[in-house]
Amino acid sequence: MEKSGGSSKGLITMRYEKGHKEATRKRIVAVASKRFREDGVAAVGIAGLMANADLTHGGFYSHFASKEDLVGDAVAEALDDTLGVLRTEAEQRGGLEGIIRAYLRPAHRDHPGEGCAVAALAAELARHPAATREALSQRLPRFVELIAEHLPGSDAEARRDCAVAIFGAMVGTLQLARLVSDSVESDRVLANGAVAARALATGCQEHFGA
Amino acid sequence: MEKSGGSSKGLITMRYEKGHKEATRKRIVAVASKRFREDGVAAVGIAGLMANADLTHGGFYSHFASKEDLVGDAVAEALDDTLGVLRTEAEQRGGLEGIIRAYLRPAHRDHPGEGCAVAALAAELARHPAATREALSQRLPRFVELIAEHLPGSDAEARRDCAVAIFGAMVGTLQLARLVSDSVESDRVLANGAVAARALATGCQEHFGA
DNA sequence: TGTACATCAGTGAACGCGCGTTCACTGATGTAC
DNA sequence: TGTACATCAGTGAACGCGCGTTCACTGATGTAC
Repeated sequence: MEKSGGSSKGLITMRYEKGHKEATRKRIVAVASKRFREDGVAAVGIAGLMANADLTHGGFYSHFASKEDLVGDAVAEALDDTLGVLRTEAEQRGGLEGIIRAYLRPAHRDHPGEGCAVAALAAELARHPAATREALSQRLPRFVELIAEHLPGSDAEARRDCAVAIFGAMVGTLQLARLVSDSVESDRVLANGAVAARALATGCQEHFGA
Repeated sequence: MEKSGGSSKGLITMRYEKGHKEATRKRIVAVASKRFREDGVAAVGIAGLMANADLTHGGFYSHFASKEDLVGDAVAEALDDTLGVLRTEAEQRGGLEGIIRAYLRPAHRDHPGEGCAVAALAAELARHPAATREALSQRLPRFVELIAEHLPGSDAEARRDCAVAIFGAMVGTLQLARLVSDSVESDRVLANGAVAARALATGCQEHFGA
């Protein structure tokens, strides 16, 4: 993939090489995905977003039909990223324990832009159109399944129910930790959430079994 | 407190009776408290808010220094209301069980405007100025204490830690329930959250004790 | 008793601003002849 | 080889709109003389 040079075949010195537009689109989505999680969807404007991607705002609508259209894509990417991270943590570290530590670690609290979109945007997305929420609706079960896979016991339904509760507990705990300004206290909120998640996992069949 | 009549002493036929302005202010705060929880702070404008309170927008700044000023008051009122409701539920019904049922009931999920401001606004408020978050910071410990009061065991610190985890679990569960569009599934999310909260309460000393 | 004035909650026009969105344009390309 | 043209990602001025905020004003009151 030469950057510049001769003009044989014309592809190398093309102003926009093949796949350029798709790459630009992905760059916009990546920037949006981060900024929406950091500042909320409503607080992020198209012009600023495009500037973050080293573009001017006018070109936005050759990539997306509307801001709402971008929101769906950005949320989808954010959730897929988080799912990937959690899956990796579960595989490389100790199963559910890896997920819990990754989700409730102080770095996740401190960098919402790289973190879980559910914790960052749940309440706001609940007020967006159904078409936008679809990106989230499709992926919520994957979070639940990922957790359920690593729960003990033979009753799959109990594992699923327990996984929902654990995920809810982690989401709420992370949000509480972000609201507490004192860092020592906030760390403790995270630690308590982790203890709770482990306790729920251990008692999965006992509490959620039929 | 006559509404109209003679003019002896002049107070009765005053255009604005004593306490009128304070009553108007309270009306604005009450409307804001509800609408912020329903639609988010960013999505609610001053003009619409004042119209909801049967006023025109111009008078807003004789009551509040800024929109941000109102946000603090509205959040404080919302939290105090919710604290009062949960306290009553705990006293009149069965302690923690009353709190869990009140917090995770479908009506709470379906009417965020009358519900917990933490669940409705946590992520958004985390991005507001520290002065605004102060209203929330002061009240979070009261939620924790209220729950801790109704937990079993002699270790007060364990009860506090457990209460934080239970509150986080309830907040996150309510938000997940609001994201799930299918009502049967959403009801199940709430039920699972309640099971989890009870399980955490029962194992309070075991899991959070020193 | 009657007139002039201070008070003050609420009104509504107006302010600058940033939003999402549109559109005529730019300029570097490959293709046609 | 040289000229004319189509393509198209990205540009930037402009659109109407609603935002938070300001301010001169209204009108009903109580008070002063």
